[in-house]
Amino acid sequence: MVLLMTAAAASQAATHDLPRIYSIAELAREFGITARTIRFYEDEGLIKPRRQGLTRLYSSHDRVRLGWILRGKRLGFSLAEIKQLLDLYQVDRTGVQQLRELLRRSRVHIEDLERRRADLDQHIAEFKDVEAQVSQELRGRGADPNGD
Amino acid sequence: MVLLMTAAAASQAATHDLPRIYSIAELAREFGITARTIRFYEDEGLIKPRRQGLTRLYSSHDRVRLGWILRGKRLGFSLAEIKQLLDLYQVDRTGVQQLRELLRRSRVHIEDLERRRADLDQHIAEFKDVEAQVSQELRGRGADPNGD
DNA sequence: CTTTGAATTGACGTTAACGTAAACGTCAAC
DNA sequence: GTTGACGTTTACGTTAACGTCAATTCAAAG
Repeated sequence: MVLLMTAAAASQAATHDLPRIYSIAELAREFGITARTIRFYEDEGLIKPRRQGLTRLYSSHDRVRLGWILRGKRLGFSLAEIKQLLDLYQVDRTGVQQLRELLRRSRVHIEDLERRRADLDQHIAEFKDVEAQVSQELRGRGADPNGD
Repeated sequence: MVLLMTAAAASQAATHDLPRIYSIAELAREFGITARTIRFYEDEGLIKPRRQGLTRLYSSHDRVRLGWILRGKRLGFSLAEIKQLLDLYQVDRTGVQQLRELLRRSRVHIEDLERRRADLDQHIAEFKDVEAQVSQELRGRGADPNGD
């Protein structure tokens, strides 16, 4: 029976995914980033994995969090903004005032996101327009737009 | 009768908006950026306004282009990517091969944009969830979520 | 004619988000 | 016992996207 194993060994041990532990390299591979990046996010206070000595051990919660961070990045948010948003989730929710504040900030953020969505939809519409026009032009020349 | 005027003077002259000319400061104000930024975009080949001597004169076409650039930025694209997308619109459309290539790239880009939209929708959904839960919690405590 | 104010071109500074390299520890395998 | 894969820290390098400042030019106003 194994009591202590390397992160790499642990990652092989359990196929079910609930109380899983991930090594830094594993997460890096999965998300297509480098270990350096993950450590950098930790320096910036975006994640704090458990430690076994010096070695970082990531829980599935950490993994979800990392995925969330990267999605934020794809949406164009800075790490500082992402940190604020993550902190938003984890503030003290005991007092009514805190709850109101959380609600307010959530709404503000939702508005921001919806503005972005409007921008994005407009962008998409324009490119679809280009697509349609070019397809039309190709058909007009007797060429199949979907041919090679 | 005025034959030559400064950009500032020209911007005051015509209230109708079709063949309008804009100064760099005017565009900067309108879009909430600095003149430095606009000149930087020019250095990067994103816009090239007319010149009257050394002074830059922006057409309404330039203005639209600038707006497009900034929307791209809000969506998280780098200037290099934005440049490529702008160039996409302006390639040679005479040959069938060029048209096919344009069509292909447009479609690729549209797919990218739609992936972003999926990310964004997921983000929005999560925050709406937070909003709903917090509202619920507030109501549970006998507080009005929309009160102050 | 002098001042003012908006425009210009360099040139260097800055911040964010990592990359890269050095120097080291640790464990399993050969 | 050394090799190799993986982990660590420390520290300096890099790129993108501007900011900032200095030195000029140039037209309009007083």
